[in-house]
Amino acid sequence: MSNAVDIRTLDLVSEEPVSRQERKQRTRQALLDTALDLLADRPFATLSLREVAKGAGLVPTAFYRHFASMEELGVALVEEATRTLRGMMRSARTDPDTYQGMISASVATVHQFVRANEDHFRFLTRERYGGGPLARSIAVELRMFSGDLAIDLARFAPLRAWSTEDLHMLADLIVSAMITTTVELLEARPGEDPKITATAEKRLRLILLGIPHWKTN
Amino acid sequence: MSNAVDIRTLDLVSEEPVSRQERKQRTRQALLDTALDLLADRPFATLSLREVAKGAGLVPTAFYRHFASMEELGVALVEEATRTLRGMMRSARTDPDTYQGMISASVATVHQFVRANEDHFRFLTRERYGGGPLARSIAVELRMFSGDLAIDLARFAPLRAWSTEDLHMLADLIVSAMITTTVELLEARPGEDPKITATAEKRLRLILLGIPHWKTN
DNA sequence: TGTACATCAGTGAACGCGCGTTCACTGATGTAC
DNA sequence: TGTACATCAGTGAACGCGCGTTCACTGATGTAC
Repeated sequence: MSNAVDIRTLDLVSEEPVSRQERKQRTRQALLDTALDLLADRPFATLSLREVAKGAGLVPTAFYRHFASMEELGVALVEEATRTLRGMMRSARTDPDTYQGMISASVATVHQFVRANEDHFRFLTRERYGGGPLARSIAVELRMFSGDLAIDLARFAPLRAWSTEDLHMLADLIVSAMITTTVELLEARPGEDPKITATAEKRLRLILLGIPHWKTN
Repeated sequence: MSNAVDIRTLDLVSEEPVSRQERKQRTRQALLDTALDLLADRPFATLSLREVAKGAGLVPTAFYRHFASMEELGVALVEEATRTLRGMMRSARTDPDTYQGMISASVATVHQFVRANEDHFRFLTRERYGGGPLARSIAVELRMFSGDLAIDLARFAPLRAWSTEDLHMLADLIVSAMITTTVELLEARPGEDPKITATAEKRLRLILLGIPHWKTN
């Protein structure tokens, strides 16, 4: 976030009046953006308050005007990133009527959201298993995600007879496959996207192929 | 590793002669064990050389007699943990002849190995997405794991006609499901194991159900 | 077997550095009259 | 509209602490004769 300072400088120059409140909000966002930027290749636990403040163009002590601690900033980051995740969920809900339609639409949505919000998805997938309080709240969010998907799946005709438990199992499996795809996209070299999305579609197709043959009990 | 010092004290008292070489090896192992212990709830990047040395009953500078840096210790930990992983792979290879037999045997093997080596599996799943050089070497190991599985799968009659690419897709899907199970086991509260393994078996069963209906091309 | 020397795992003092946090402060923005 | 005071985001000095790393050392183990 080497441009955080520039943004604030521009503010001083700009014509429109900027309230103290708005300024504070922007500084807060600069802190969040800086942190997310630094997290590109390191776990959250290695970030220091001082480097985040510095990256946002602030003296260390000014950090406390916005967050009581780095952990509090971490919680704010989880909220920001999960907002993106929920946005993706909402987008993916435009219910097509065929399996194949649903599969390619879902994979396309994941692809689009991951590419447009790499920082958020990298943060989520990295901290999910990182231990600590962030991991726990991300896990809760993913479980909600999976639960919502289970509810959506229940509306499909071939799944009407399935038990809640089995629907959750299926939803978890799909979410796992999508997370694998997300990580593959984040680690991809340029140009590999088509191959990754094609594999992602195959994985989903294979999972869904088993559905008609599942023995409900 | 509060008992690392005790072990060394016992050595001094024990009857059998202990060579300098053997002593060094034990101290090295104490450093690895201490690190693994400290990693129970934190990422590797937050470990300090000083606390690992202290935990092993050593003065900080003695650390350098065994590893040139913390990163080198990390590499040794990856090697140790992946040795466990390969052991699991080998165990899981006792080829039963039915799908159901294969499924329950595989899940039982994973369950057994995870429970017997929680530290190793927690380390691997946590650092896999943690960024940095450890993540990369763990990723390589998992890809090897998945590749071996693809080769094993190719021997199954219903999969003989599958393309290499599709076999890899299937193997990745199975490995993903197993990793999900591993993480669930590591996060489980006491007594939840049967539920987790039952779900794991269902997931595998659903995946395999689709196989006969896959359109090879 | 006994002696003299070499090896080397572990010691302890010292270093400069970045850390989180405290505190009194500054000066622009906001508000009351 | 103009003045006097309040608010508060950001400053800068200072603190004690744990960090990685250096260096010269010690003394038990190992080796050569």
